[in-house]
Amino acid sequence: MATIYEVSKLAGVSLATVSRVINKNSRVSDKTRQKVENAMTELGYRPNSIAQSLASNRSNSVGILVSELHGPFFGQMMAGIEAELRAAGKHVIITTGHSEEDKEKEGIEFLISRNCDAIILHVEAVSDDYLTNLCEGKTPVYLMSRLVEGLDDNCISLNNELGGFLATQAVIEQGHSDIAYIAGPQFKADSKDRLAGHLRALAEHNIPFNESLYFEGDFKETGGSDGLKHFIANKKPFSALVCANDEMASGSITYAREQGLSLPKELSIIGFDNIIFAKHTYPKLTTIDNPVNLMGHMAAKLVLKNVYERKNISITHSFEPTLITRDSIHSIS
Amino acid sequence: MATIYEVSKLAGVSLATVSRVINKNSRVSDKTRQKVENAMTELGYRPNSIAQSLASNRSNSVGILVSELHGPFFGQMMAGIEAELRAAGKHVIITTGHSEEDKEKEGIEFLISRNCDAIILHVEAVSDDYLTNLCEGKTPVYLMSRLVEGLDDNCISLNNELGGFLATQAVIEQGHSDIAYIAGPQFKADSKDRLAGHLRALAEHNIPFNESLYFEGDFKETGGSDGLKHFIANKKPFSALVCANDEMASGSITYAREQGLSLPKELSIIGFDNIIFAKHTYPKLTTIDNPVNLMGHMAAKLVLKNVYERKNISITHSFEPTLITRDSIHSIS
DNA sequence: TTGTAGGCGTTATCAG
DNA sequence: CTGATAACGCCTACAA
Repeated sequence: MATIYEVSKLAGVSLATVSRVINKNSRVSDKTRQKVENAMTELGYRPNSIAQSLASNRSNSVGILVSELHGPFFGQMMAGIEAELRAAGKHVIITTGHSEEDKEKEGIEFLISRNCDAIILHVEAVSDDYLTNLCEGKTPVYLMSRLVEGLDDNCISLNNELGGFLATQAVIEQGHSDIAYIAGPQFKADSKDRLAGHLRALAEHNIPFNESLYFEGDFKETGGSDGLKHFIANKKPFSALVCANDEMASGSITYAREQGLSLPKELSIIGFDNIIFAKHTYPKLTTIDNPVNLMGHMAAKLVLKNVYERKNISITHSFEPTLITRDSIHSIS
Repeated sequence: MATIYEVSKLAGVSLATVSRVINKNSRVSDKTRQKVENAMTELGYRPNSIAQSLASNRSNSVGILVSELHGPFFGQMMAGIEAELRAAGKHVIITTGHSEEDKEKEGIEFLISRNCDAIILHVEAVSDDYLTNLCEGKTPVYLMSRLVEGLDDNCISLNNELGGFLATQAVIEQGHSDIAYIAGPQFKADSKDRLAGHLRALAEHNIPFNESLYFEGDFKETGGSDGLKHFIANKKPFSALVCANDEMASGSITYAREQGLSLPKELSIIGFDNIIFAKHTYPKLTTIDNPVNLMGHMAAKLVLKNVYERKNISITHSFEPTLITRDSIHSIS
């Protein structure tokens, strides 16, 4: 591979000048610029990004930590981030935390040791204190789908409480009052907030919360089936089921059908996230839209603005969920 | 951040010695090793990976190009690759090609210019010739889910022809002989091979191929619904529908239901890939398992073995699909 | 086993 | 506007 040195020799200029035309910032006369550019194409020169990084103390890479690489939720998120960053010539280094504290920390260490210019995290197991402390470090840290007090400017989050409220309200408005709820793991902030929204909707409609219609799931299909099984075993009647995410809703739909329930007539179900498959369940799942893809774009814009000093980018830190009405809620007016 | 120089000073040894203990290869006496390690922890030293890369001409990063970051298929694939590589201390740089020739080429250029030690590609639009030529280059190239003649050693592929055969055979064995087929985009090698398998199954059972029961879809839900709509409009009767992937199968299930068909009684459907959601459609989708996650692991092992010179790794280049029987095929014996 | 010194390919700070 | 030249932090013969 040709180096900057060979280019400078062929063009008959100094290293510094070549560097200048590469980086387009400082002024170079048109004539010399031409000479240099000709030399570059002639040699098929391509800057060595590693050397650039070392000298400039910029790796032009941003680290991303997600819980899982698979799964519709993270896919959308990564797609948003990558598209935005890639267009800016930055690249993404992706790793996983599997929602476990140790692995999340290890992943973060890994990204930092990789000299990322910034890291975007979707962490669930790690504490707020840890994150606050992490933000003191040299590497800028941005948080997805999580709002940590005092770090507001580094967070891109969804109003999960509102989403939780909307979901339960949607079901109440169709006449339901015996409402079961399958929550996500309560160590996750999202899950807690969604539950809080559920409780508020209940309260605002004077429906008492019933412990036996509550189940903590795992955000996966199994959580949905286990939860529904639990409720059915409980014998306490209910006509609607609110799930804290679509995967669990899907799991409970499958299980409900295995139990011979006719959906949505005998059981109304609502999910959360609006993952791509939600419109292909049967009945089509009514759910709460979670604009993760947009949020991914926004997180990327945030680092573009703060870390790479792009101007004229306006940032939205908080996103609002919306109700997506499909066929899985039965009206019992 | 502390540098190797400061460590060497604190430990009272030379730069070279510190470097040696970092890289664990060449021999260092236990005593000096201790001194150095103490100094490192005392300073909280962490090697600068950029500088290491520049000096050693190794970036310890491998580039991955997938069509999309979202989607169950690529998720599983990336998860496999990342898990394996991460465990080896390597990191992955991920970018997308969107199944378009220009974007795929651009993505590849991007990864190469990032000094990846190797790249793992899942490309669909780019030609075999281009790939053959690419492999002449300095950066080692590995191909996922694609078999290019002459590049066999760099490919990890699925026997798609067999898969296509298995799918159609499964349906034939249940007594079907009027079989519609929704193919994937025929510029993709996978799609072609799956179709070839379908044709072979038909031929082996003396079922003539009927042009009006063939439709080329897009591998997405819309392909499934569009295809089924097309067949229904055609009026040519059929009792089974073979889809070249699960997304299309899912789309056609949804559309079938919208048309009031009772599944699987009035229409048997089989998919391909066994994506995670396949078991949550209704009826549960019978499909062909595509071990992408395993294949991802294997691709990573291949680069570990060839590029990072790990020994004792045995490689399987070709994977076999298997039939996953669920509930979407009705027997009309 | 350990140390010395040159180099990896750029950027950046000075002069000129 | 252009050219020397010193970093950047580490690796690796080559010597000792």
